[in-house]
Amino acid sequence: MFSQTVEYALRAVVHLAYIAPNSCKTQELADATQVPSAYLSKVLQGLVKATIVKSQRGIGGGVSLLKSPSQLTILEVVNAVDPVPRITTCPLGLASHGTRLCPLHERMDNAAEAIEQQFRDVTLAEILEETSGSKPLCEDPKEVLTHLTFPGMPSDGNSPDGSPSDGKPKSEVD
Amino acid sequence: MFSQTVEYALRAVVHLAYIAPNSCKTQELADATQVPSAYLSKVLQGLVKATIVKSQRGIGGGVSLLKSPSQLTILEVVNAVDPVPRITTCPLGLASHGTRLCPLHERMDNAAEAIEQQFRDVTLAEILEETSGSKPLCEDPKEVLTHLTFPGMPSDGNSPDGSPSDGKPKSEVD
DNA sequence: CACTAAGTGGATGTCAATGTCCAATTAAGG
DNA sequence: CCTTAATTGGACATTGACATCCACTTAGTG
Repeated sequence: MFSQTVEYALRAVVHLAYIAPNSCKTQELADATQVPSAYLSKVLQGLVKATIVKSQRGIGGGVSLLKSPSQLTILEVVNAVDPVPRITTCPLGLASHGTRLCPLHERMDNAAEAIEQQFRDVTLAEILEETSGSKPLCEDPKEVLTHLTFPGMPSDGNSPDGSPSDGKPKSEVD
Repeated sequence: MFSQTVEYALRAVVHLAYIAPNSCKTQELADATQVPSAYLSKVLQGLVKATIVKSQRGIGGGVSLLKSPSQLTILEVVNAVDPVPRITTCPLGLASHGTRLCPLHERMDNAAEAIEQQFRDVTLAEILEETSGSKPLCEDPKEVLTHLTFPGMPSDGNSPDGSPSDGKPKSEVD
């Protein structure tokens, strides 16, 4: 239903928001999220293009979130790497269905719309804040950081935190 | 989002219900629905296994619906050929997420569930009856048959209609 | 029983999604 | 300026979904 690419992209942004909000090397991200690192770098490029994350080359470089988790929806991430394919024209090319889809394809597109809606309704922040189940991607709840600041966050300018790879708590991801 | 296989299977059952309720050769079905006939025969085998359609070899053979359109949901057809993949276990294999998914994967599975729900809610009959838009799969509304009988229909035993390929009204499908 | 019309099953081919590898580029630090 | 650390971009490999082909089986008809 959802591509690997989408799964990987979501793991990445969740990990960035949850564990490594300042910056994270692609390799660390890959280890933590169990994504092939070479492929992850491709996926991340999609997120960079969509200005969801920014990347920095060289020593001390890595990737980091550009938006506050409360301002970032799942749908934005999905659309950045592998948009939900909506049915806008008749798959059979029937001219008479140009203006309005036939009942079958209308229903199918309704389902696609339902997916979009589900994703539009969920922000990264909601995922981070959920306390009812296990922690996102993480094996051990103890490793969790809380009360972090993000570039786009209210009540705080971009924190000029120079130290990129903070003391990472050997995050094992899920 | 949805596989070609699902698209093809749905086209097939809609055409069977709408145009050729008694019986239809796979070649005719393929032409009408613009599906590669050799591949359609594979897809149909899935529907046969799921007892959604039955097939008959030899002269006068073909495939036909086993259920009344009002008793057949989109979901049944989808599940027969390419089930909606639900997320039941942690994709990262984290032991601590065994009993309950983490917030991320819970949301993703919610989306999959939403799809299932959409499909569960729609019967073939609803698609056939919809009058607001264009006719399902068909270019020309004039070609539509109405008031047909099906094996599982109430108030009617299985009609022993011997003539399989009825006078087909050169159905051009969408 | 022979002939023809249909579906069935298996082997095979094709292509886009996924995944790998490596040289080039960029940035920091001495 | 040189070395090291990191992303970027492009070429290449792998895999599974999609599709094709054909020999076999089944069924009706004369």
